[in-house]
Amino acid sequence: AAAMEEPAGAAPGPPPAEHQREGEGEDEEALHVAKRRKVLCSEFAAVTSSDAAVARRFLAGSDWHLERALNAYFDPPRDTEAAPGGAAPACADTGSCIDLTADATTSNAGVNSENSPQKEDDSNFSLITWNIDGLDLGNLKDRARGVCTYLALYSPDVVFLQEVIPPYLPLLQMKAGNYTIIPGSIDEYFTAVMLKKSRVKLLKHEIIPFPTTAMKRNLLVVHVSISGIELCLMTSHLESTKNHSKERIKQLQIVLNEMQKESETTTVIFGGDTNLRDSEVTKLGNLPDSIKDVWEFLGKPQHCRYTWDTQSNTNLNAAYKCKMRFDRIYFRPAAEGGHFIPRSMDLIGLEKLECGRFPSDHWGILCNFDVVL
Amino acid sequence: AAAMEEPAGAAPGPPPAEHQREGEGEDEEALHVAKRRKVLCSEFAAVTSSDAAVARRFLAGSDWHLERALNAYFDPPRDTEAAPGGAAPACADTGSCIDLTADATTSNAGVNSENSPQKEDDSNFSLITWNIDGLDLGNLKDRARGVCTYLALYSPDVVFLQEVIPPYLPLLQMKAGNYTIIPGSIDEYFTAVMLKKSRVKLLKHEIIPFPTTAMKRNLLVVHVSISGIELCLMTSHLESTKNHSKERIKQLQIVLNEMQKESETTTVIFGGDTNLRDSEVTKLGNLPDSIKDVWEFLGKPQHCRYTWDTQSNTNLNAAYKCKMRFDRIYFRPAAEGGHFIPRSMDLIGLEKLECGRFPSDHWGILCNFDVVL
DNA sequence: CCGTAGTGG
DNA sequence: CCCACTACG
Ligand SMILES: [Mg+2]
Ligand SMILES: [Mg+2]
Repeated sequence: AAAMEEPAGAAPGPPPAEHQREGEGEDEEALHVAKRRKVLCSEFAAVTSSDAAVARRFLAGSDWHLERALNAYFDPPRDTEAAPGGAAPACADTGSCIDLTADATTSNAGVNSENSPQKEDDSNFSLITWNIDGLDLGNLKDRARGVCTYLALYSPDVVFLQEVIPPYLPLLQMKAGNYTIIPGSIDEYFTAVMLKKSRVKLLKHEIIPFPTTAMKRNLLVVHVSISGIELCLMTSHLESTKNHSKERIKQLQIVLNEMQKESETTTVIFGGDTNLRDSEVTKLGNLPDSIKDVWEFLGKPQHCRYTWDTQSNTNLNAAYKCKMRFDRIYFRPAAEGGHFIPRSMDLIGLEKLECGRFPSDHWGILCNFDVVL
Repeated sequence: AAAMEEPAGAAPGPPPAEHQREGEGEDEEALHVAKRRKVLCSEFAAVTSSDAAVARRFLAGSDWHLERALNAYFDPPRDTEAAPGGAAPACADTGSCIDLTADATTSNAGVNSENSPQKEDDSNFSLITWNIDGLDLGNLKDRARGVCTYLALYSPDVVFLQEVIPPYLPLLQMKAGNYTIIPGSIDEYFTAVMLKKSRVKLLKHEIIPFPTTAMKRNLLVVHVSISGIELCLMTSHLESTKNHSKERIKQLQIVLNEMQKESETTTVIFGGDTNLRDSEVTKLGNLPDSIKDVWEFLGKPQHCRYTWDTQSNTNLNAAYKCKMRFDRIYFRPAAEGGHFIPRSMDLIGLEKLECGRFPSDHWGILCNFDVVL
């Protein structure tokens, strides 16, 4: 019943406006209902390409629940709950033949987000990285649709996903058909890079193994060009849990080495679920001078510090309270000077879905860069 | 059946002679039976203040089991196993009213160890530190008597114990009445310092809390004078297990700070179960210049490197194999120059008792210092 | 996917 | 009281 209503407590909704460098304080915590609704309207309008009046009508008719309003807008009314394509396959045991697309609404492929709050021009580059927790099969279809709603809302140029599972891919293809999807593997769970077809051109990609991973982790490297500028994109899901600190540090070292190995003429952007504790970065001798942690570069903005928070995010049903900055973005500027300069960072996925759960146990990170020629 | 017989495998018996600085090699592993028996005789004679003939008679009559021979010498023959003071209290549930003294043999209080292998004069200072594993109630009475036998055998000037439990104290008082006992606490399990009444004079003692311990650990500090020289003694049982590394390092820092805070005119000796891994000492920045790890100071003698060894010591019934140097002795010399200089270090408690178990899962450390005026 | 406790090897 | 694993809050 509390789904997608006015945010309560420490979990603010999608950022009403892009956060700039720190210094504006914590005022977002005190947003008034009216401003909040205006934001919801603009988000709705962005996804649906409708105007403010339509947005307000659907939202008001859905008790100002964004996801419910979007469903009402996109889903044709039906008589029953039966899926149009027949019953869903009944083989949930292995998880290998889960059909997340069953009972799907109309495809959002090609949805245009001209009215998105994102800047959408050659001077901006936007990136989302998100561990979407595909290993948790609970409400996964609903949660995946929630992820896709956020992708449509922000329409980032590039998306890094972690913990994708095979049945997630067709759903992404259906709901985010305007992206080229490059998975880092096909087994169990893996990362994926998504490139907005209209703007990002795939040049090549490679997979760097982590030789001693016990969790089948690797580094996915994708070379692209955007507005004629070459860019090297990397994502990974470094070895999980505190206990695997040593392996995780080894993997981080591989990532940093790979970032430094790239041609100096290319900007390199890594984003992913690093599972890092700051002490581990220290132990490795800190980041090399050429590589910056974008969150630190932006002045450690507190509103997007913790990307995993069992207090604000109830997906794990955790009786304990713990928050960590697991998800991080690193960038190594091209030597010739700033083609891409980090400008803002925000968390996404902060809204509970109608099913009562968040899209993932991790928040996503939305990061904007200035592109200067 | 194999109790206290000729030592087999990697667990040599009590050191036949004090080990000096490293360099004499591993020849003790190849001791012949005859030499071994001679050593047992001298040990027996030391504890019982008897001569070689008596020693040989009791030892031969006990299949050369030292503990059995000592029991035969000290225990008056009895008709039954019934305790002289009546049945032992029947309240084993809480562990709080265990009577370790029930069925005890005659008191060894005042046993004089003039013939001990230890040097016993003003130019020597001897110290034992030992985690006696009071938390393991299995055969605890037998094991505690075994500990007391070793104390009587070596008659050290000072003893540091860890994992003492309340019912252990009366047994110590009975079997080692020639020592003043200073416990570090009275609850659950704790450390204790024992001072040989005939030589060591207690000046004062204090207990330094570890503010964030989750295991009720603290630092017990005892100021004494010996042969007219002031000495500061410290013992502790630092936070256990690998997981509690961070807390353990904090505690070690407190110990080192306390050692350095003592008057420069005083020698400070710390001994205890540190649970340390070398990497943790490194992490803290290594020991300050003024404080030496006695084992390192003596040239890292391999025969007394590992004080906890699940292979040689079967008390834990461990299916795994692991050895660690948990028990350590630190000393900070008085600034005016060496009143006390570490001379030798040996392990004790290496013999299986008749009950088939060792006195503790830890070996004890016997350390001798030269006293120079 | 936190920290702690408990188990078995 | 090692490590790896599970269960629980
Ligand atoms: Mg996860
Ligand atoms: Mg112990």
